Amino acid sequence: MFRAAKQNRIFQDVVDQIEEAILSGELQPGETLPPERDLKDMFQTSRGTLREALRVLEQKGLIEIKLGVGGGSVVKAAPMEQVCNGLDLLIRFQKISLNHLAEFREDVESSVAAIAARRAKPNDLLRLEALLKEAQSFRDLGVDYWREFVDVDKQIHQALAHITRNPMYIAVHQAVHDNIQRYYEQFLPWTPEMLQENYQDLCDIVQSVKEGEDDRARHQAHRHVQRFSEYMGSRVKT
Amino acid sequence: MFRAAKQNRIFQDVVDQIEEAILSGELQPGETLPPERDLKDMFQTSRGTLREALRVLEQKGLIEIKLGVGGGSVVKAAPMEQVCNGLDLLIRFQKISLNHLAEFREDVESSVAAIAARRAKPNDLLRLEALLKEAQSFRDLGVDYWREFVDVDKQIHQALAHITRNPMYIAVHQAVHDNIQRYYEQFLPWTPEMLQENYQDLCDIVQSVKEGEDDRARHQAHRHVQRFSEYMGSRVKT
DNA sequence: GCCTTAGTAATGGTCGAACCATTTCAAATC
DNA sequence: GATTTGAAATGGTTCGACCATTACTAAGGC
Repeated sequence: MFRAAKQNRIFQDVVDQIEEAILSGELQPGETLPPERDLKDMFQTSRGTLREALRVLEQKGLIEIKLGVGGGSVVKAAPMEQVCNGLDLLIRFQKISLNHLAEFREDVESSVAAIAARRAKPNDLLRLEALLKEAQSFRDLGVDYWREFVDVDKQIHQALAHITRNPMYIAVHQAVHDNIQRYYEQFLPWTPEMLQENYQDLCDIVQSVKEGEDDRARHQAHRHVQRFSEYMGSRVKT
Repeated sequence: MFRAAKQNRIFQDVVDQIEEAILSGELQPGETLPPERDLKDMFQTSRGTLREALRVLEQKGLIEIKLGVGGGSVVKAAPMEQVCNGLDLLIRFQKISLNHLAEFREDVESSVAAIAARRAKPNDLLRLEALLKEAQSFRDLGVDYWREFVDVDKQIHQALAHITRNPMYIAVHQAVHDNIQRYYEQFLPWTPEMLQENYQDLCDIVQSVKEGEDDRARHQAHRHVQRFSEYMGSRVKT
């Protein structure tokens, strides 16, 4: 299954081989690798070195290590969180400010909305309208339910990303959204007016998508996200 | 300096403590951590466990481990590459098609050009014009120098990304560009006409940036990238 | 017969001590 | 003064043992 390891840094060679096996599809997501004690024999290395390699793969988001009987290194579906983690680190390292992230998000959401308007199929529209109805009910319940409202809002944006059928947008959108939402929840004080405004925004966007008006959807999404940024603007340092 | 480690996964606790020390500025970039044999005592753990923690931090891009006397774990400046690595992994893992990537790139480059048009300073314009002059000379040298031309093209796009002063765009742009360029070099047969077309595109974009015409820059960049996609379109499967 | 419980084995997590490989630096030698 | 050589520091690797968690199974009690 694997050839013996070499190089100065043996664990790196092990990482490369397993990564290659995963990326090439030789190892399918969900599959479990042999136990450490067997792997160490296959690679003809020590358990410590092998474990360093597994640690790296785990950090890369390619495998998940589970304890106990039947545990082991399970190949994960998609290393999406790696991008999220990377962004998170950059933000905390203060290499990226919220304003930077918000600006980027404005463009991503705009593009997503525009593409969605061009590609939405009947099924997609049904899904969007169902989510819209949900949002409406949470809006009617008032600010006490702003968490639920925000969650639906997130689902609508996610749905739009999926309508593009472009994994690149889905992934980038999710990474940005997850990282920025954390701050929104922390700082934003919701008012009934904001709830109403945002609900109206979502209605407008969905309407434009329904009518295939890509440019209108683009501008509406841009304004929608920009509104969020402005809410935050007065509360967060540049 | 550090407190003793606990938790189920001790190495994770070590990772968290060191990461916290770095992100809080307690450990400055360039600083060298104590040798493994000392750290292991500080954390009251074994060297193997400590090394697993260092492997994770290294993979996260927070430290760099150097060999030999005076070596050790050096705190790195910025884990920017992590976002690139993450995207890179995602692209290879999810087998994102060239068309998906190209579509995404069209929007990124468009946004970058538009923002650059709004933010470019005199210094930036000088840099762009110098690069443009370089591109012109390689164009005049003919198709034998397409590699050099493509390299300048890349530098111009990178320069535009930097003009946005938004690290998000810089990182995403670089990740996308690196991944897509691999295909271009592999498939594209360059002709003098293409060289000329692309040079003209670049001139137009720079001109728009110079005049602060963000919308025009956006559309020109979009068409520029789209042209590449079309070149590829007849050669790569959807 | 079914549920609970205790035990057992598989598997990752940790430990400690030793040795190897690389690098730096200083002392010895020419 | 330049070169060589060797010692020490430091990360890289190995081995063997033991601990902790988990899933499964068999024993026991109702």
